[in-house]
Amino acid sequence: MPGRGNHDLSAEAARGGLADFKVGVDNAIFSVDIVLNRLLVLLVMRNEAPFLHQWSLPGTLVRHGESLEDAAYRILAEKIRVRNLYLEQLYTFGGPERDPREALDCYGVRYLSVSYFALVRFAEAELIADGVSGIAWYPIERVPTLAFDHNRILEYGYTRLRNKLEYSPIAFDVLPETFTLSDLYQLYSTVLGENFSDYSNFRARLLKLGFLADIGKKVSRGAGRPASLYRFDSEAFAPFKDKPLVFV
Amino acid sequence: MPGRGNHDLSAEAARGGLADFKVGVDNAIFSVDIVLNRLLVLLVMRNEAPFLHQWSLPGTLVRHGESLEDAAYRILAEKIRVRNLYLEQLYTFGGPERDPREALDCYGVRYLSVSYFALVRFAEAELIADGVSGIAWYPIERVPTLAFDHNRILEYGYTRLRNKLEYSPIAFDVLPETFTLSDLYQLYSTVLGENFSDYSNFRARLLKLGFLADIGKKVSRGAGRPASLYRFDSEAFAPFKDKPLVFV
DNA sequence: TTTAATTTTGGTAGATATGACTATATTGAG
DNA sequence: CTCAATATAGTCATATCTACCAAAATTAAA
Repeated sequence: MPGRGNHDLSAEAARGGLADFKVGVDNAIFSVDIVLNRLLVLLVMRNEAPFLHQWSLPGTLVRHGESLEDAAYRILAEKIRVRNLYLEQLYTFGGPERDPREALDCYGVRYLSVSYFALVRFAEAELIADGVSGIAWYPIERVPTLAFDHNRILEYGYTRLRNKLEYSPIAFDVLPETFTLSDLYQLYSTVLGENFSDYSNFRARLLKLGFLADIGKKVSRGAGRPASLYRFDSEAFAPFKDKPLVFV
Repeated sequence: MPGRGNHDLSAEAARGGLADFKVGVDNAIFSVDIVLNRLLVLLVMRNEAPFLHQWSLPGTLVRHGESLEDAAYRILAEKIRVRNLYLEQLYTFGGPERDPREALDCYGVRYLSVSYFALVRFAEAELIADGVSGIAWYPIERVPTLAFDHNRILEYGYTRLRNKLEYSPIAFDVLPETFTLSDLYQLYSTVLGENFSDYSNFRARLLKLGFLADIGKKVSRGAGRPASLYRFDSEAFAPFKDKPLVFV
């Protein structure tokens, strides 16, 4: 396999040639409305071709000197004001013909999408409707057909969210500093479905693990017995850090 | 922040401008030598700048009309002849300054690496020493300093391999059609370490799951009682397909 | 040929975890 | 005060994990 150094373009072209890429970052941004028990995903309406006026995941093209993660954070910062979040890279979609812009000039530029997955704290997330023709939190089950291959990206992100929630402490990145066990259960059952675990067993299991610290205060929210407030003790969590983590 | 719609290029450039990318695919190709109990990774010696004569993961730049996965398979096919393997996308590394070639022309092209992780059947993997100045299976614990950020990619792939092995049936992609429970245990303990499980318990657990079919034959290899031969029953495995799968 | 070593196989018993379910405590509302 | 709502704290049968142990079937050595 020669080339790829002092390559001359005509020889490259004869073998197919190296593709030039624009690299986009698209974010599957999730949020959980604990009050209404809904899992939400952030969609924006495109205001340019292709897919003009269609809903899509918020995305951007990567700029000079900008890392992929920088770009992912920039998208977030442009769309919502939020202080607490979890973000990680999801997958890279890069087949030819995934973006109709590629067809415009033959053997021209390719578009590649590095997708990121984010979970943000719903209560403090303020949408910025700025320069887009629409922006909205969509309940996951009511997401329409999206631009490009974004439905596929979203599907991938949704799977990751469920898996990640079960096996790593991302929930505590989007819960307030102190929270009740009900809050925690609401979050889990909204994402994973009611039948992932009985509330009582969920409580017992989480408490036994020992990284939820009772801060000694209680809150009363409407009727019922007041709930104890807990905080996530990251030091006590440390032993679990290198636990089961797998990939689809 | 607006933009990315009707953007004019001068304005983009003022804010940094869009980067142009070459996209490379780098493979972390693993193999397990069951006889010598070693986990191996495939390295090639670079025969061009940058990092001339340094070991690296096998990689290539993506060509016109070629999907990322196509490129990953092409790398594999160029380096080893193998019929049975498992391959999946790993992670995309794309920070600026990860490739010294970027520095050559200021604000020029960026190099992005989409990494893939592969596991191949050692017994049938035939290396192709063709057009490279070196190619070798390295025991994972003796890997030297590699070109670019390839040590980091490899580390990432190694983690993925261990997690994936525990929670999905990739082992059966690199075992022969029929195998003994010892073969299976050797594979697991070589990758995960001896102390991941007692042999007897490993046996019991795997057999109870019910997707290992005893084909009724036995093999005797040296001393000791002959072992039963099993095959992986993918139909019986189906119910486990959507089981715990998480991500680092 | 007898004995020992090796390897596969098939367990057991105790601890631990899981899942369905029940009971008690503390509050707000009427 | 009583009741509905909610948080908390269990029980108990069952499944699973873990650390062992012993028999069976073969080869290697004495």
